[in-house]
Amino acid sequence: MDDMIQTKAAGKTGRQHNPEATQRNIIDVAMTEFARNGLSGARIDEIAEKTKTSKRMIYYYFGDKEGLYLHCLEEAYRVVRSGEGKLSLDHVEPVEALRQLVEFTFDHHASHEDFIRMVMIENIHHGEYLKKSKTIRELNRTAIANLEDVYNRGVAAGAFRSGVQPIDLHWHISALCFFNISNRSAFSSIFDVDVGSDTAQAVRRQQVVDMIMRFLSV
Amino acid sequence: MDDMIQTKAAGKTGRQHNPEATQRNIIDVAMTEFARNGLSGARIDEIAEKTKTSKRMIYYYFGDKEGLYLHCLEEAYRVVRSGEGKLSLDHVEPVEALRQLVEFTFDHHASHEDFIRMVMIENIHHGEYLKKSKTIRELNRTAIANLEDVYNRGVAAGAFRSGVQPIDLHWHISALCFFNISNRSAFSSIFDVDVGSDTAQAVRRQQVVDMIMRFLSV
Amino acid sequence: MDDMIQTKAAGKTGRQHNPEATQRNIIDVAMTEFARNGLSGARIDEIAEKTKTSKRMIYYYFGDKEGLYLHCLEEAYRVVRSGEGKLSLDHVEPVEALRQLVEFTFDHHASHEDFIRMVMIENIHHGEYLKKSKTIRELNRTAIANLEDVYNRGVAAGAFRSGVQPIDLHWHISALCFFNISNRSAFSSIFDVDVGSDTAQAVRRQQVVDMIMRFLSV
Amino acid sequence: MDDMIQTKAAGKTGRQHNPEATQRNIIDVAMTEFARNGLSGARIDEIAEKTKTSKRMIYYYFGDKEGLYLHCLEEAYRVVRSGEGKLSLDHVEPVEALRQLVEFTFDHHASHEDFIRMVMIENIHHGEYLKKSKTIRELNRTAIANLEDVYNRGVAAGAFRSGVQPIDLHWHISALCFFNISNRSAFSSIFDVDVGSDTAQAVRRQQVVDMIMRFLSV
DNA sequence: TATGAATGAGGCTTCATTCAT
DNA sequence: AATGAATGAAGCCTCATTCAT
Repeated sequence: MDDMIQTKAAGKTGRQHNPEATQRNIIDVAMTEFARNGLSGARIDEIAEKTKTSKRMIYYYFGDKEGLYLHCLEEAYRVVRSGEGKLSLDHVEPVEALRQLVEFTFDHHASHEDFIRMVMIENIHHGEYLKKSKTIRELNRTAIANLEDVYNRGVAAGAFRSGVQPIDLHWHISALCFFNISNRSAFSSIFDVDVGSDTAQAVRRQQVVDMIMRFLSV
Repeated sequence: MDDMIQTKAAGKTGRQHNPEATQRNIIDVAMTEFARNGLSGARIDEIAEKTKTSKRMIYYYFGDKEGLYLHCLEEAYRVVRSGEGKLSLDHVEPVEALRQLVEFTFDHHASHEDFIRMVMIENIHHGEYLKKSKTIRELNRTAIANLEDVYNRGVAAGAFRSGVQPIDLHWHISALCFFNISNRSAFSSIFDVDVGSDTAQAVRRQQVVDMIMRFLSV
Repeated sequence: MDDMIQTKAAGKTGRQHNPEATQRNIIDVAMTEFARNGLSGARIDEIAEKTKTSKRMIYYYFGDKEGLYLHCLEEAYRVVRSGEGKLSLDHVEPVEALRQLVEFTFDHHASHEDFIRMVMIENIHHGEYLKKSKTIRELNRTAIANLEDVYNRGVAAGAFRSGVQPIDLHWHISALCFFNISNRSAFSSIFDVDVGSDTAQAVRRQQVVDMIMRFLSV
Repeated sequence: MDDMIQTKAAGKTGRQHNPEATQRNIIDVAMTEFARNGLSGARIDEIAEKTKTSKRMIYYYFGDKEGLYLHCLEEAYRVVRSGEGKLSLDHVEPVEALRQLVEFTFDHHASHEDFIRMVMIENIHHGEYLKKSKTIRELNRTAIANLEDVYNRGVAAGAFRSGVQPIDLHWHISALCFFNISNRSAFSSIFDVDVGSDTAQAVRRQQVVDMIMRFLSV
């Protein structure tokens, strides 16, 4: 309740006395900027300007640019992984479950472009900030559990071939869904086709599901 | 006579009057720096220092930082596409040809990490520099021809199912081979596994080939 | 109290937190440099060095070299026009008033060489910065009012011939007073005479007044 | 005759073997650039590019940028003074002669804007290059002779008042005719009027003549 | 908690000029 | 007489960060 009042009071008035809201606002803005421009490309000044607060607060809460970036990275993973957690496949039969999982992953990536771009940027930086974050590693520890369960049930039911490591399976699904977003610009620029249109995406989605299903079929 | 030779070779020290060598040297160095640090992350000063020539010559030949970057990007595509051109599959039967093509692509990407990173960086920049380059679009115009031929022959022979667009097939092969390099760091950081080891790569390679073959099987 | 004054004045050493003083100091220094060397001839580094503050602050307050130049130009006009405002001729009879006005203009130009030089520089730049400045156009809007009043009163009194546009009259006065400063160097260099000596200036001043009076006499 | 052949051969073909033509071409281009952009504003590279020859030749013939500028300055004076020499007033009666001389000066300045701008630039540089040029001083030595003759004849005929120094008279005529071109941009920018229109110029011309005539009338 | 002023280091780029052929 | 390649010095500007209040 106290919480509600706080939240309400923090709304539109100039001076924020709600640290969490301030931090969240900073992270939101910074995420967009980092995702758009990369770590070295993003400008603290520009981030501060688009914020409801001032530059000083960024340093107050996050120490420096890298600290802010790391927090954005963590937030990106938190949002995405928490979204994934909502997918419940426990009572769905394996083949159908896998299809749903792949479709979900495809859609989920497509609707979280900022996350994709943050990961791209991390890859440019050789994953050095990911390595620093215990938070992120913990977030991912359970990410494969779902998939592993579905796969094992499918193998037991004779629907999937055995011998595939869940992490490899995860890898392939990721590759197809991630690349779909990450390399869209370059692909479009080079081949002069719009790979992002609704119909093109529908075809791609079907193919990706198809590919994974065939990959596991006996 | 010694003199003549010296003169022709332009000497080993002092002023070099070999524009092509100078430009190539600059591009080589710059490519490494851009691939490592991105467009905004790379430093002209550092590039110049690692060069056999001076900072001034970078501007003399390439105008500005973006001009240099664009030339590197073009060079990266030129090298990779010219490497691909050496793969001759005309007289190989379709199934075997496709396997070779996928394996080649997998290996080629793995051995051209700088190219992969340049494309990643371009994607961060929304492909805006690729769009500017007529050269690159021309280089890619024929990139799919090989694949299309193999696929069509396979369909004709009853070895592949019909109805797949060559560009989509290219897309999937690219996704799997590209992601293998581009997302290695993040994957390793997150799951604490070494996805780059020889054995891991051998497995992955086999799986990628397998996946594409199954995707096309009737 | 001494302390209070000190605090208010922000102290003499270390970080000054007196934005107006900082800006004024920069403008003062920059004006001198621009007036002496022109827009492209002036050096930001040199301006900064002669300032109590740093090069960075120039950019903080004025954006870039052109912004600084524009502010100097505006300041030059502000100073000169405000000086002119102090000349009150309302209760002086027209002929005497005109003489005073011309003499004042002659002296005022002579004592504001930096202003003259800034206008010369602007003319070299085709007046493009003047065009940009709303401030300056507003400052000049009332510059002719005084003159117009005197002239009209003189015509009404039968002391001046009618049919001369105030702006043309202003033009001629300006020409004679402006040229006196602006072209002194070239004139001296060419004819090897010192046109700036006190006696030479006294003669010139008398002639200029004479010329304008005769120009308007019936 | 040899000369004629040379001249003819030097025409449009790439390689010029006509030093004088090359130098003239350089001076023509440089004059325009200096007049437009000032000494520090003009770019040797740009001048060279607009030339039929190369940058090296500029240094070959003129030593350095300042040398080139000085030659342009001298050329500007040479052209203008030689134009003035064509005005012959020996057999015209003094009042009419003075009118013609003023009108000619007014028109001559108006049609030699580059000259005006070169003088403006020199004034910005405190006439230091003019001082260096013996050529220019010699060119000007006779510039006042014409005027002096007319004035003296007028005084002798009782048409002009006595007591005016020819150099002062020259000064006033110059002021009015020079300012008409030199300060046109600033005047237009400030007062938002087109002082360069044909009708405006006709009025101004008449007024300038009028002013000088009245100044000398008994 | 919050802010505008201030900073030093370093970034990109341009200039007039010279060299080797 | 002519040229393209090369250069060092110096120019303008931007960055992440900190201070004083």
